[in-house]
Amino acid sequence: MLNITLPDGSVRQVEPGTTGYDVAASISEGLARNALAVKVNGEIRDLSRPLTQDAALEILTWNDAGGKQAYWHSSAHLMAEALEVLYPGVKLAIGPAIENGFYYDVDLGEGRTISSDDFPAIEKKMLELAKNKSRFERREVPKAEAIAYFTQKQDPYKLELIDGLEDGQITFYSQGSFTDLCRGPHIPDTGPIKAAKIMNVAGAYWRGDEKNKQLTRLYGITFPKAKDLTEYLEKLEEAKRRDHRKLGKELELFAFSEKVGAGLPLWLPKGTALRERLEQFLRKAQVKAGYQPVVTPHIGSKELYVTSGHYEKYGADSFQPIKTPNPGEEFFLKPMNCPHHCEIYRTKPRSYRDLPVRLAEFGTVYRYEQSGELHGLTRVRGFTQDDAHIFCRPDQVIDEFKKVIDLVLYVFKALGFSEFTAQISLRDPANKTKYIGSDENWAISEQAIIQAAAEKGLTTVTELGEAAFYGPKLDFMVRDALGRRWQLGTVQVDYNLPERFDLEYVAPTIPSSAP
RNA sequence: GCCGUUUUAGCUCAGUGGUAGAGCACUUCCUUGGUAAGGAAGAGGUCAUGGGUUCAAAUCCCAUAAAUGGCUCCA
Repeated sequence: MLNITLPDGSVRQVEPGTTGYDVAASISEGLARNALAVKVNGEIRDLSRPLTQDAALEILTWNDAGGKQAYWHSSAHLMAEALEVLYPGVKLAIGPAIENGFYYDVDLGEGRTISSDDFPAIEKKMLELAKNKSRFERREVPKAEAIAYFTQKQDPYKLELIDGLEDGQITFYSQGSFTDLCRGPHIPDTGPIKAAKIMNVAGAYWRGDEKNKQLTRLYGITFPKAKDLTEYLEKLEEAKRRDHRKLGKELELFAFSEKVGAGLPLWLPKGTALRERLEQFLRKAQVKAGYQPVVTPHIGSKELYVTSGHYEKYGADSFQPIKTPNPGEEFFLKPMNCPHHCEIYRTKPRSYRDLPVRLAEFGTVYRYEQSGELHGLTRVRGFTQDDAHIFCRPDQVIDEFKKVIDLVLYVFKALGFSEFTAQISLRDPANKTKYIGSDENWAISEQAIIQAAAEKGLTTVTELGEAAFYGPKLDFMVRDALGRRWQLGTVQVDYNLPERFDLEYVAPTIPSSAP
């Protein structure tokens, strides 16, 4: 007999081979009816998978994130099935569940496109197929057979995926006449999918690499009740009404002009009043926290950025230098304030007693963001950072870092940002060439951030490969009205700039707090 | 930068080959003691820009720009 521990702590004894569904049914008929998947020792699985050992078990329904995940992932398969019917020969890449719904990346083949006019037909076909209540059948497949299947189906994307999988780890899922390479898990059958909406279509690179072929990504969402879909769509409409771009125009806060240039906002009188009020509030908080306000120019000589390393990293992809009547003299619009602040630090000898030196500036910076990236006021080519640099001794790093976290949290609270994610952004250990600086300093910096965040009791997520090229960060991510995530604050540790700028007293450290 | 979509009056949009339309806003006048009030008249548009096809283009084609949904990027 197996011991199955339920979320309430009770333990049930079941025969090996009992499925998650059996357990749900033994608890209540309603639970069995609503069960979508099961979580076994933290891993989400099909309800139909037999239990083989003692486990902590949780029945997942629509009310669980994991249940929705299985449901939407299954919906992605359903959409793929509909696409195969409507667009014969379509090649499928990947189709995961996402926060709100799912998507599937597909290759329609030369000359074929999908537009929003085609959505209703796809939705209709999905619901039609869902009504069959086709079971999602899981099957373990030997690698050779998997290759044979997709070779016959002429699906290069699945073959590439299989190539990266180990024999014995490959599973297929089938529902109706549709079979897909898939790790799962899935809901028992397509029956619970009662409402479907294709949300939009967009391009997406195969495997997220812009050198690869661009596929068609179809976003969709499904619900167990038609009413849920209606409510979801209403919520989206409501969010659109709160979009800062719409409000900015209606309330006359800011505007853009093609003549001024893309991504270069014009602050209108009302917006400026708002902005100045915010600056006053922030400045007050900074002064109280021991920061000294400074002001630096909007441009800096090329030398400055060669020294900082930004020229090498971004020089070619950013605004190009400003020339002067003096041959060879070049200035850059400043893309960040750090180098300027380093030079302020250098203006006089610093005693260890002077540290930490905290410099703060509302520094306007200019970055040549890719044209496709511009977005309202959240991604622009000219913007003002609430930026500060702290020059401190190694033994002060953790403490200073914690103080910056306090300041960020204070500001977030005052401004009503109650929902945010603290993200520890570390370097990608598999791709060290993207970064500068020694392994040792990276290790120290990363450890400092992890420790400081832990000591402040922050709930964090850790992302590899999200660090800046010169150092790890603690990023504060917030959501806009449309649910999109943006980095609003960032605290960074940088051992490189002090070395590059020969800053003395002892190797200082620079965290920075950006907008 | 890449893929898709969009760009018509101040705003939100309709108009799909034959000399520009609506609602709101605006101007003037009238009505009305009341908080998105009613009526009348009126002004406002190189239909993003530049080419092309055509007897004729807002409408079809190409290029450019900007916006937008994603992707990639984000010092």
